[in-house]
Amino acid sequence: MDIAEVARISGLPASTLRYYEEKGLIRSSGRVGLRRQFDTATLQRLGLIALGRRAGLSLDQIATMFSADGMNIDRDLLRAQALELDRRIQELALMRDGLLHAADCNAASHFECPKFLRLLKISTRKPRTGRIGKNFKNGD
Amino acid sequence: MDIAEVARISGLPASTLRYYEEKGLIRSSGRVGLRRQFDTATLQRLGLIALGRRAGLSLDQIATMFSADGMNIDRDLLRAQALELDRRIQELALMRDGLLHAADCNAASHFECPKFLRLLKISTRKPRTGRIGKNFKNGD
DNA sequence: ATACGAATTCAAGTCGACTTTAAGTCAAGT
DNA sequence: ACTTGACTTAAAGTCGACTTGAATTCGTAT
Repeated sequence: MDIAEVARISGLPASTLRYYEEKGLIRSSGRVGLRRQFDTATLQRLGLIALGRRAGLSLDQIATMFSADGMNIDRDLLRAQALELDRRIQELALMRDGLLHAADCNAASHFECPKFLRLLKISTRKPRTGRIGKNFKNGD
Repeated sequence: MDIAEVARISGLPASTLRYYEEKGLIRSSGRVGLRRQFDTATLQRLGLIALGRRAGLSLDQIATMFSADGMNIDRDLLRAQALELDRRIQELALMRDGLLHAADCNAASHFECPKFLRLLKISTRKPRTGRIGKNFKNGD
């Protein structure tokens, strides 16, 4: 498969695939002339990368989840990431409820509503270590 | 209150407060010489901004949620954001389950497991309009 | 009145994940 | 053989949210 086909199937631009290769997230199986060739495992790998990205992991974090040998995955790290993600989910749920409450609460100012104030307190707490999701665009 | 005190209480660096003012997210009540003075409402406003940021809104989105007059909030926008956030939560929950499954599934390759493959399909779908959370650091 | 530390402005730098551009290479079709 | 269009590289640019640096201005304590 050449880069164009991987791009077509995965929906990612060729530039991104080259960038991922540069970062060590995928590998080309060889070249025909200068042109990279990929095998189908790359598509699965890209799926996994997409999964990680959507879960809010950075490319570097995803890279460390692939163990050196190729297709295996660091299971402990995976579990840790799932836990981290779960914490984030709990937090977002709180935010969602807070936003909904703020939309419906008919106190003239939200700052008179104890529910809302409690929420503000939570949102003012420093975020935990690490970044959260980044850089998703709509590329339709 | 001068900028140093707002910084101390909110935990935000003065540079960020100036940046927020420049973006129109907060306002200083006046100056003493060159120095900005803030009132306590600013602290609440900063809480609201933190809330929005944690919910994954951009500064621009947050800015539009404050209506022109000052302390009121666009309730429809709030509801819309809550819905968007809820969609994101559903998605993240799926990702979390996927990560956990990937960690525990003992198929040598995850790509033989139908559960996992279904998840990959989902994560490969293009993200919806708009960005998701960004740029949270741990500034302890 | 003078020094000092804190605040100010404006421009430029940073970070991650890409994208874009310019200039060059090459496989394949005619 | 020659053209063409897809591919290549390296470097630079983009975006959002800040941060940093340099030069400057002031309020306050002495």
